[in-house]
Amino acid sequence: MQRHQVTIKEIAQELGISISTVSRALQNNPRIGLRTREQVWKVAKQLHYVPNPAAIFLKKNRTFTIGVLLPHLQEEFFSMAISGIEDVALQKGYNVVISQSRDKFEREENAIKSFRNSRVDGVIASVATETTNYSHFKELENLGTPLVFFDRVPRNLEANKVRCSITEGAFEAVEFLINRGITKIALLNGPSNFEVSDERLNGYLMAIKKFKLQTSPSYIKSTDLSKEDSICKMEELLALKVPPEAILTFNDYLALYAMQVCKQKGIVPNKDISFVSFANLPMTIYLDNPPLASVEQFAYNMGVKATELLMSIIENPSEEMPPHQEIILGTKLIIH
Amino acid sequence: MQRHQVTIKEIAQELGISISTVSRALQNNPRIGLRTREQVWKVAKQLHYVPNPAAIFLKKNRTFTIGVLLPHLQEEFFSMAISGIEDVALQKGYNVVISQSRDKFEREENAIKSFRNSRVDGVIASVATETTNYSHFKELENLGTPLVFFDRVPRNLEANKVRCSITEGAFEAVEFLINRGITKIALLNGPSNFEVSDERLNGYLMAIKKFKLQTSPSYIKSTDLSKEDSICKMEELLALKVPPEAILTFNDYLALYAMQVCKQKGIVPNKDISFVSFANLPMTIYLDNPPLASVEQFAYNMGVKATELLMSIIENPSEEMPPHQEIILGTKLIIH
DNA sequence: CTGTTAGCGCGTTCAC
DNA sequence: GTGAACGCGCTAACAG
Repeated sequence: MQRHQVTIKEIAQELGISISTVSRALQNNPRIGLRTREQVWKVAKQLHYVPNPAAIFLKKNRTFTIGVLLPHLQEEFFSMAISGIEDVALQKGYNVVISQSRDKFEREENAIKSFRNSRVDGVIASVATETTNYSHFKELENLGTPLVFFDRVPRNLEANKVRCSITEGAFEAVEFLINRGITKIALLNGPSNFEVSDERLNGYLMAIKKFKLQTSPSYIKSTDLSKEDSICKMEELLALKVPPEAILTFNDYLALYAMQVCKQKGIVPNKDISFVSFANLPMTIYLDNPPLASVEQFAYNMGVKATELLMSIIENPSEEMPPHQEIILGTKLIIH
Repeated sequence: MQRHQVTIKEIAQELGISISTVSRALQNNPRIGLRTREQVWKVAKQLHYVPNPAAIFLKKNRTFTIGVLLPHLQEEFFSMAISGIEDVALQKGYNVVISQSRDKFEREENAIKSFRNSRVDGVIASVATETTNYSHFKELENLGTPLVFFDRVPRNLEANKVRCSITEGAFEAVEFLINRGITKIALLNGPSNFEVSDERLNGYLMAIKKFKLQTSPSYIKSTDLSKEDSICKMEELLALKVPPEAILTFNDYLALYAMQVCKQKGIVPNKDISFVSFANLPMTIYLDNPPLASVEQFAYNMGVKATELLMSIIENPSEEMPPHQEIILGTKLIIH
């Protein structure tokens, strides 16, 4: 197993020159004569020479690999984001290693530890629902590994963040419902430890206030994004004395879970109760009755921006970690 | 950037012993006295020592990384398979680097090249629709990197393969339709360069023959799995003088595309025309009107088996590449 | 313009 | 039981 790999040493022997000459020729160092350089390149091609990244790592202390931690690859939002990440990373010559937390704290910790051990040059992360303690991330950064959070960014934590203007999106979404004459609007939100949940809540409350509608704590539900919890909270909403006429959900999946609850109870979604959601996932195109509208979050673009930010930090020549940055992208309400 | 990492050298200095003693102590070499060993471990913990994988690579010629090449992470089948791959790999101490071909030959070639360059210990691949030339895979194997294909395995290529008994699945699916009294059954298949397409065709033909039904070349369509092509081929089916009463599709997505074509033409799916598909993706639970049945392919399990096979080859102590293996998993028709 | 040499972090003889 | 020294493949500082 594992056949022999060609090294610069062999190229040097083949040509009867020294390895450093080969090394420099391969880097197109102008100090090497054109003829030698061409010969070296020719032999390298012939022998299918490929530089050994481990050796380069030892010298440069760079693996040209970034780690990506996300909850579930199966969520279309994340698989789209990965595409953005991959496109930028590959183009810059970096490999991408992926790990799923499955929304478990322990898996997340292990993934980060594994990234540390394998000496990735940087990490992009979207945190698990279970996570409330961020010391594993802090430690990573303290050890000198640049870290960028995206979408599910932790609240109250100084860090590099790429997220989108959820608050505005939520406001627009509620406004859209109000324009359709709906006044009793509930919010089926995500975990309360996510900043992205707060923002939905804030946008929701801003719109309620601005348009002088009413709401109540019983109209505002947090979920852990699981199917079970979503169904449970939706049932609570339906059991209220004055059930809502419309529901704004944390994402498309929650809307679909909630709509299934409605159907089971003989309530027709988007007729008896209107749904508006976040994410605008491509899968909704397969649905006969998707949410009325969804706040597009441009997952691919978010992946791109997060990676660009990470790259700029990694390639920062200074010794010090640059100050944390926060990039906020726009959203867009897509009406179906 | 990139803070200093602890090495065995520092542990040695700290304790005033030599680095080789530290190295051995860390490997629990019995030749090292128990007291020294314990001290070394203690200091290593304190300093958060983690061995440098690149250095180990140079010695052992192993990266403890596997490359996974697949068409689209957004397809639920593949994101589920990845989970199986990840679970096995992590448990065995391997990292997973992922690359998407997006069904483009060129991207696939580049991904394989990148895997070669980064010296992954092995590769798991599912080939792109565009691919008809497999020399990049062959070259990888010739260079000594173990390779396992899964699901979309190339035809007429000696290789390690993990796939499922599609032929039987297709047979069952057609049988299911026949039992419902349907006789005019068409096949909306995948690319003809996939073995998995052939198998669907074979199972289909076997059932047609066994139950003495009729079919014709115009009932059998190949697609490249894209939305456009699927719609086009479906329209051809509907335009036939004797349109089919039921359609067996390559996967769930194709069924959904085809059902959309029907709806546009006022044909009610699963009433006017019945649909049965492959994959049984979780997303179909969100649909009001999913295919009548779908052949479950156990994606997660396929990922697990592929990784186990790869691991067994990687960890094979012999110098020679072991003979190619083919693992065939069962399928199950799931009725919705 | 090119060769020599040291060293990145680690495992591994070979000595003692 | 422990240490010194070499080498994995490569780059870079130092010679010439």
